[in-house]
Amino acid sequence: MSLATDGADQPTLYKRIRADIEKRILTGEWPPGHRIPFEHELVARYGCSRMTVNKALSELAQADLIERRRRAGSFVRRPQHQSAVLKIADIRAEITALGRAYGYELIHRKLRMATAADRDRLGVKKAGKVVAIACRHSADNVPFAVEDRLIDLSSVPNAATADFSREPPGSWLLHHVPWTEAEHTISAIVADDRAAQALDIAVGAPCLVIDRYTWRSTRTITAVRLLYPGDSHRLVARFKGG
Amino acid sequence: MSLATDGADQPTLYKRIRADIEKRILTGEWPPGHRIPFEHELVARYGCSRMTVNKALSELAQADLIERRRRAGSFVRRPQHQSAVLKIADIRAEITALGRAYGYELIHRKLRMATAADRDRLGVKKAGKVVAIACRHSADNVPFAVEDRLIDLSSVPNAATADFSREPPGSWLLHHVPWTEAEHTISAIVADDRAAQALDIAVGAPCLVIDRYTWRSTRTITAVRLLYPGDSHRLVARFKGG
DNA sequence: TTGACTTATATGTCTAGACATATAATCGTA
DNA sequence: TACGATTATATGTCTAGACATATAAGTCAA
Repeated sequence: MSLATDGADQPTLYKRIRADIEKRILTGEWPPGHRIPFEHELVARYGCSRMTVNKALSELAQADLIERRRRAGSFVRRPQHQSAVLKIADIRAEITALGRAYGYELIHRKLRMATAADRDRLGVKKAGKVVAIACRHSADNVPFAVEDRLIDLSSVPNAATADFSREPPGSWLLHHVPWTEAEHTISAIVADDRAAQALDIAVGAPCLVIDRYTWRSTRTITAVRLLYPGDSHRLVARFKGG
Repeated sequence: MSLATDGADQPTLYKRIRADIEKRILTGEWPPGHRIPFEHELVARYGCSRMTVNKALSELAQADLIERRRRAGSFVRRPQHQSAVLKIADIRAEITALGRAYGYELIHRKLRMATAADRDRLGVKKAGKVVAIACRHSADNVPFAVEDRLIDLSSVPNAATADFSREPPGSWLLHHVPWTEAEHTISAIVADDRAAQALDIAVGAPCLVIDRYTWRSTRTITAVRLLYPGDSHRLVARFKGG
């Protein structure tokens, strides 16, 4: 009776523990400051030795996802460096992490057969149904970003019935659909009338545009364009290199 | 006979092992590709158990300083696994990779004692010499980006005599100074008179701004601000996730 | 109430083993 | 010589303990 008595060909145990915790952090289920279970609790939950749990937590600490304090426990860190956009695909979690009040507003939602433009945007060939969503995120009641999203229903059928009037599609997807790869394209534009009104900024003000495509294996899941006020928003990304 | 029988109040053993190896890598004593001692050799050298050595090496692997290969050993990594966004670390390489003709023009170079503003920008306290550089990169004779850079000479003394009229400072640094960490801040602005003229775009056109700070261990190496035409330049970053 | 002392506890580090697994190297064969 | 099978070996993961240490929390006296 050691580790791999279950049928599935899971990754190793400590990686599974790490991934479990990481997921809860990245989805915002365990927000910054949250105390994650003690090592001995995880030992009991996963039925392994303390060293295994310790290895998982140590790696999370090395990655700056959690902070460990003797006698107190381990706590989810505020993602101070990691770019919210580059690592966390959830704006709600991003705003919450900044300690600000998150606001969400669905502007538009439509279920339709993919148009040629939709297929082009998603990078798929076959026609199928898609959900098109426009919404707005705000922090402390100030517009934070507007989102324009397309979800491929052939990859994510459940999205057809999800209630995006209450939950932002990014958060919903993160909770319901595991992704394996994402590509971000960052550019700058000046606000046109529509953008200016949506973000409550002046026409001609600079905006950051982030286009993100997300896949699971080779299937496109979603394509989203996020528009941020460029002078009040910054993407910060910190890397280690050699 | 456990661990702390020596007089000095050293950090823990695995940290010492890790620091020893890290030092040899960062100083270039063990160049990229070099095979570092096998675990059992380090066990013998440090007189500890394999798990202790393994912990040190695992952390170095997690930090991407070394690569571990079963049966073969552990090897110093080449310093260019950059996370996509970092490809802009060398604009010359970026433009060349696009199959376009690279052009470089030194606008300004000055060696001076660090002003208060310089120290602030570099995040250092002590006064020392710096090199301030302004230059322009072009692709197929079209302005591609303007660069405004500060190099800390106390970290990189050689930069004082480097010929930046021929080689772009980014390329020079990449070849001469190993870095351990970099932080990028991306924002959007609209072009003012000066920027518009330098980039040959209209006043009021959107620009991407990338501020990058680079360290080796805790020493600041350089701070650079890059200004790109926002509508013609895009940053692309691709990630793997779960 | 406040400050000093004590205690309980979660993490930090370490050991001396074990078996798993990928793969470089070797050997044998067509 | 070329290729397929075998073997040796370094890393990957894990265990069931141990003692160290920082510190939150509780205790008690001024």
